Amino acid sequence: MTNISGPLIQAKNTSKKSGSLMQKANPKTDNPLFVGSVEKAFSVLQAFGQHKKSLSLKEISEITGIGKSAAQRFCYTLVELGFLERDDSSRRMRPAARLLGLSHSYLASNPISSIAAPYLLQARENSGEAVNLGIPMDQDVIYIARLASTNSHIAHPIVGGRAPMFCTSSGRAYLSTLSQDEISDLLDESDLTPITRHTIIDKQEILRKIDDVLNKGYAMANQECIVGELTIAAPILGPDHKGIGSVNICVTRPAWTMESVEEKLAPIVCQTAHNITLALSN
Amino acid sequence: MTNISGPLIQAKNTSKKSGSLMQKANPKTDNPLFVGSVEKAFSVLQAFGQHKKSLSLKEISEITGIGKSAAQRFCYTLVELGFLERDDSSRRMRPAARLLGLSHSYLASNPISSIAAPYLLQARENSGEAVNLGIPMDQDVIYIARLASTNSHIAHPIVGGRAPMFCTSSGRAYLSTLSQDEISDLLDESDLTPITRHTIIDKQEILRKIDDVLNKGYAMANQECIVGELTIAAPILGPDHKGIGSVNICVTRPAWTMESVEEKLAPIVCQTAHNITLALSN
DNA sequence: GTAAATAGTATTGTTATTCAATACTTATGT
DNA sequence: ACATAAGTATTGAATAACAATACTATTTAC
Repeated sequence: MTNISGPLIQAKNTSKKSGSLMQKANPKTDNPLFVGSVEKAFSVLQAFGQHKKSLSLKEISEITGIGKSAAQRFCYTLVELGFLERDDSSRRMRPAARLLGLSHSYLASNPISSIAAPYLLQARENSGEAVNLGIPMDQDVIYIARLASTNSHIAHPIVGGRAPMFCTSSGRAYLSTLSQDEISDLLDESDLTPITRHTIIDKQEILRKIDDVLNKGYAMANQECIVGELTIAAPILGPDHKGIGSVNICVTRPAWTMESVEEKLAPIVCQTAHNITLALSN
Repeated sequence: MTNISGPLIQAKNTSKKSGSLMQKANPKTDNPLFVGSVEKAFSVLQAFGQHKKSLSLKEISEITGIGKSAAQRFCYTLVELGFLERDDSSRRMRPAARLLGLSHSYLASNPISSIAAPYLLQARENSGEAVNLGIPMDQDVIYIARLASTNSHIAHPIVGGRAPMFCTSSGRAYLSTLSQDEISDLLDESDLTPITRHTIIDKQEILRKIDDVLNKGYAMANQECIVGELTIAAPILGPDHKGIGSVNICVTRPAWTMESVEEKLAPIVCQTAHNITLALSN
């Protein structure tokens, strides 16, 4: 009876190369085909990712690193296009509902969430708990489908939420399908700042946990993102046997313990991930 | 036992003033603060809205009305930024998961969906059927929270989906809170093309149905968007008693009839919409 | 299997559009 | 009420975006 129904961590920049727009020689962005204005516009929209609330022009200018004039012009443009809303009294901007249309085009065009849906529903029914489908995105996992636990009457989890890979069961399940080098590189690029006092930040220990996944078939995390939250996850494999995402189930203490999670939920996540893997390969 | 769990109509351009980017004197876009490149970039992303599948460069160029070179540059840019994915073998573009981050910033910043969530869950529990929360967007309703019916084991509805206002219960529930002039104007700007053979397209008849909502407190639609789908909706009011959205419940024939919907579901939608209205005003 | 046609990619010179700076206006807080 | 800070409007300069076009690769037709 709690409102914790999944990893709700907001998309903190979990990459080391953080900060404002990098302006180093970049083969990608130096290409004359690259339109810099577009990058700036999106940097404005993404400024709202980390700082949930609304933002003032000045804050946007500071967060994005684009100047005051630029912030002004891009905010004006985005408001005109309907992707930002401006509160005329406070002059603060906030993301507008039109943004949902963009995510809709992803969800509608990409079969993974619709193919996975019935299996996720089944997993939720079998477990009664919150079930999530996540895919890798940089050093994070991004949740593309989320089901609240059947007895959560408080909140429903939000699609598009992100959590660091290194300290989530979802992330470690996915990582277990990569080569040692790939895992190591990703961890090196991750910001291993602890989120709770249970977050494991020692690279060797993380590697050991990831290695465990290969033996057991599932990954677990004990309150590493949210105090009181226990999660278990299994990887979904692509045609080349590399991970393309993972299924996880989240529960809370003290109703659950790591032992009961392992006993009751491991078979469900593994079966679900396996079913989705098969469904996707057809 | 069907997979129809809500209005899944894709965002057909329901405005009359359709077609490519308008290049008439427009006080909004003529403002020197307006950055045209941003508009073009979003027009590329939105091209995927109506045409679910992936798109080739040429198709994007044609749909958006921006030239071939421009399509090339904006696609390159969007791919680099990670908002589009390019299939190297087919050279076709499709929306990428990173777009979910944008919708997440909306959902996380706007309290409406989280405040409404518990009431929607309750409505779903009481009805067992699919429940949606929609808000107005141009001539459409956009669904910002969706719950599948408890016995839908097939699919889950996608947030961000749109459906025309004039022929949905959600839309007409919302419209009923506007002034006659506002309703009339919106209908005039709507593309009243029938979607099914049950779609009501006569303006007078639509106005009559909207007027009915004022008496009954709820709107209904009989297979106007999807054959076999019956829906009922009630408006959510803002502080000024103007609508800010609506709650609807969708069911399917032949398990349900218009009569049974009215009898069983009207009290639920009305109560839910009322509860959400109250919750938002606090 | 070859040719024709179509789609995608790279390059370039021109100029329109974005740009930062700054002046001006409105809000905020002491 | 004044001072400070934030937001808005304007402008001239020049960069970055632009469309056209040449080039390459891939599909389609025969």
